[in-house]
Amino acid sequence: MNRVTAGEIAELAGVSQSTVSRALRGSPLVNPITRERVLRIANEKNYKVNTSASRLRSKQSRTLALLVHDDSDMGSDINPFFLSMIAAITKAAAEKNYDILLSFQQFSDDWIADYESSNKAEGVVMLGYGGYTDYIRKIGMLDNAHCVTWGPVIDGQPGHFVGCDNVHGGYVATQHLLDLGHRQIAFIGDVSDDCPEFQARHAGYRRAHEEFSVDPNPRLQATANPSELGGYEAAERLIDRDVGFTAAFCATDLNAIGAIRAFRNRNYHVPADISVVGFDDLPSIAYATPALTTVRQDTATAGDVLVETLLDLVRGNDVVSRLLPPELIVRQSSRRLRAEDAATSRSRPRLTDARTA
Amino acid sequence: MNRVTAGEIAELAGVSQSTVSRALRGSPLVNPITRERVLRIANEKNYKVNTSASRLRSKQSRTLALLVHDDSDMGSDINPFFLSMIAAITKAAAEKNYDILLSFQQFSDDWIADYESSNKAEGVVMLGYGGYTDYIRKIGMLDNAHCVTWGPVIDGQPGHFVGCDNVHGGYVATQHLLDLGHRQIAFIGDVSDDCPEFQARHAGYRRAHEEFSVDPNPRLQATANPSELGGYEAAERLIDRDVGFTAAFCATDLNAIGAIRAFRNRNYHVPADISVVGFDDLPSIAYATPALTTVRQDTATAGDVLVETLLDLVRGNDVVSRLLPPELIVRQSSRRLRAEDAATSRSRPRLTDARTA
DNA sequence: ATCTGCGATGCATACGTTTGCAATGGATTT
DNA sequence: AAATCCATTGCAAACGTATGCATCGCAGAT
Repeated sequence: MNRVTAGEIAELAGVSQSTVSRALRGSPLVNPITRERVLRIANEKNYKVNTSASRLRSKQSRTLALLVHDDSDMGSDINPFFLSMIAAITKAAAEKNYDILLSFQQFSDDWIADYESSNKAEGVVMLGYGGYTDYIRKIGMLDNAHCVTWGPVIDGQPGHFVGCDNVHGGYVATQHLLDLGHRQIAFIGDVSDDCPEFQARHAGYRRAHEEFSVDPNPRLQATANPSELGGYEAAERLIDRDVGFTAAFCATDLNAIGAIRAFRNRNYHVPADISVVGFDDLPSIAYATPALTTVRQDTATAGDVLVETLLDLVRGNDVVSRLLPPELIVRQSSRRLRAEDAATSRSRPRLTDARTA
Repeated sequence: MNRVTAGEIAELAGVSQSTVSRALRGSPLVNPITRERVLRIANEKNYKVNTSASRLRSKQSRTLALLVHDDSDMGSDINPFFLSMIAAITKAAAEKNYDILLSFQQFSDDWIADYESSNKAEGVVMLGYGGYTDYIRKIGMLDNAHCVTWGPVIDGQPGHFVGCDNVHGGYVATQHLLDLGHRQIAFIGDVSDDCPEFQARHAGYRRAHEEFSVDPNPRLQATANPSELGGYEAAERLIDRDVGFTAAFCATDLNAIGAIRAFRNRNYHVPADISVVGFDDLPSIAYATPALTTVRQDTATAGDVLVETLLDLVRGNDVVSRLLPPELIVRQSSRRLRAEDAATSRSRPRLTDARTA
């Protein structure tokens, strides 16, 4: 396609190829007038630096790899939250003149090393591996590799991570519900060791309770995998336990959507009977019915920080894992507890639907 | 990172660097026994071909660029359908040993040429430019460039396109509703010239009507931009027009979700009062309430065909634009028209909710 | 025994850039 | 006037691979 080389531009400009290279890269060594001429001619001839040659010589690829965990085998869809993250990371990289090499894969030990040693990329951002503790250990062993993972930040954990401050997120969500007068607040989400992120959100849930001197009822905790279906089933179990509750904090927006559907099926209205708070702020969640109160993870800054951190790592700087503060977004799915409900400490179906009468 | 070169492997194996190169690329020129030895040693030493050098010499990048239209400036979210497409394209490329370079950008005339002339990528897949007729013209002018766009396939249109057979999709969706006995079927979606894809879906809608010898009421067509909100507003307008209808075909799943919300607000139940069919089969749409009947675009084969077509183009083969057949997925949002509704030719709110009484 | 052919390998070059070093010339200093 | 310096430029050597061509040895043909 592009047959024109720096040498040809040099000839046209009456300088050496070295000068052309320097002019294009903005070296202070070249005279402004010369630079001007070179740039003009290069532009006229539609010259583009051959990146292969450039990379070979400079040993820099100006490229980052983005590895997105692919669990499509497991039937679960790719979380739509990821699209937002992928876009944010790509844009953040573009701002720093880095390209993004995208890959959907299962984690493999040498994938990261491969990408670096083949000079395809200078580093790797990993997405969607938050729940995989065993993989995290492997990552930790790759100290020499340049790799930053979006996921849970755990003290003393090897490797480099950037993640949402899930404890704080769980805290503000629960605090919000407590502020509204709720005292029986369910928690829907997986708190097993496999999911440190959700454990953290649950920790925030407990911290808020402590601060309000409320003992959370352990029977109000329902395990759910992060999907919509998981939320639906957990909510059903919760209702079946027949422990009263007036609010639910869900570890995921999808969980929340599922839970709301289950509540509605059992004739509990949200937020009239049960207040619900989610987590993630999925793109279209504001248009759900009712619009979901949730905890937003700001993907734009997340992308910035991930790229920034990775580039620091590449440059050989010291890097610390970082937590990003999430933000509570109050919408229509949470509301102040009504007096009568507070009195009975119990939410009951409001039989307002004729079909149930 | 990777200091070991083909030359060093050669030395260890007691052969020349040429032989190492040939052995690794599976050339028939090298003796199987030698190849074996070279491969073993290369593996031991964790040798990886330096792609920069390889690309420079061979003039092939084994990389495709994926340009996703970024309209985040316009406030609209990136369609979640795209995530599925991005994943599909990336996987399809990976199967053919191609890497994907991802970019979210506004369209720019020279972006494509840039990527090729800089040897960053051998071709470009474009996503999300379906609605941009003016850009399509520009693309057409880039005959020399290797570029395939996911979008509307229009007869005689310059450039190379792969898209869903929207006419057929609109047809099967509408046929399904007609089969169920519906005769007043609304169409929600943008039929302006800006959106050839939605025009095509509308054309399928009309063709189905013709086949059933039904005249579609033009007042049952409501323009909506592709978002959830667009569907909501269009549905409201539709109801306000006070023309009876018992079903709605929405140009987009998001439109459908919005429309269902609007219907529910006005106390029309889906599917009891109004059947709704969407388009796209978004990942989580099966879990909506009610589960949406929709037209699925199979992203996996779409990705395959896009990559296949682009690689054909790169190889210099003749390429034709291709249409992919969509598939009707029947779920809970569509149902057979009840006799009384058919009689009145009119859907009325069923006042089953006590609060509205 | 000489020749031909072929399978297997090595030699050497080119891909287009970046960059350390040397060179040039004019200006400033001593 | 000689010496020094600085700004600007050119020279030439890499970077690590792929590949056309030459080479070599051996088997089969004549």
